[in-house]
Amino acid sequence: MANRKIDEFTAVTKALGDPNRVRALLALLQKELCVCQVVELLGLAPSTVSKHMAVLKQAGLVESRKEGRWVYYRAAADEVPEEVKEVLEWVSNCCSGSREAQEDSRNLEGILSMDPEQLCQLQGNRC
Amino acid sequence: MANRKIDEFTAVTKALGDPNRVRALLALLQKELCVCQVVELLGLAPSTVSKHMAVLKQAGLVESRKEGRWVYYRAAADEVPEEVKEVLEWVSNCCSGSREAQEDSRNLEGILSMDPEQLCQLQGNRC
DNA sequence: CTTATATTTCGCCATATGGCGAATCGTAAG
DNA sequence: CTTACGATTCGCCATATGGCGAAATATAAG
Repeated sequence: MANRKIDEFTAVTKALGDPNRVRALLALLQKELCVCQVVELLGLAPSTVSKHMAVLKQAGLVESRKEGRWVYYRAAADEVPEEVKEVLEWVSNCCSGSREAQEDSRNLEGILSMDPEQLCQLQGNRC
Repeated sequence: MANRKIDEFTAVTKALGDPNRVRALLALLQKELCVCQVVELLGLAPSTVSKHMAVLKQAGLVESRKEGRWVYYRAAADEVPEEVKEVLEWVSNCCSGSREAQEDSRNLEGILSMDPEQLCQLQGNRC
């Protein structure tokens, strides 16, 4: 990210400026997740989560992969500028020890224990 | 900043989410400045700059020092958590090479060449 | 004590942001 | 082709944010 325009830098910091996006990112650093799983984790509407994912992706912090009807997101890792990796590490170092992040990690285990299809059913056809 | 609550983390990232605040911070990393000088650099109203300084200070990124009627701000440095220093270094590494930052640096030289008192006069008694 | 002045606070406005539900899109399955 | 469904886009609302000028604060100077 060195030598970038300030606006590009603030695109990243803005993306990291929302607690729910940080929570999502911390989860995505642990595991690749589909939107439904993030919805379950954050307790937000699918449309809201989708928007958050778009912001994180626009900032270059996450990547996505489409598989059938599902879209999987993960923290940026492949062929990514060194600076992005450093940012992700920074976020992780700063937040992964927090109470909220630890609780999210615990919830994430439960979410991962069922398959996405089953999960989406439980969400009352919200997505 | 390790193990902080996510809200404390986003206080920092939010503070870094505005281009004018980043520009101010980059200047403050180079030199301690009074509000009038930042006003001159950014071309914003004194009240606006004052608010920006408050946000940066709240986030722990800058410190201030009062000297008579003047308030001087500088990038946090003394007895500051290691993590804050790393953030400041990150901002500097990311942005100080940008065109905007370089232009600001050039303008800053001119601003520093006159004394603050003189500068405030030129600002048409706006502050 | 009064005046001048650097900064901050306050009140206001315009725009941005985060949230939701409804509608749309894209793809798998009947 | 039609249906089902996960994800996204759209339209809307409430709140947050960044901007300014005016008023208030605090301190130096007369």
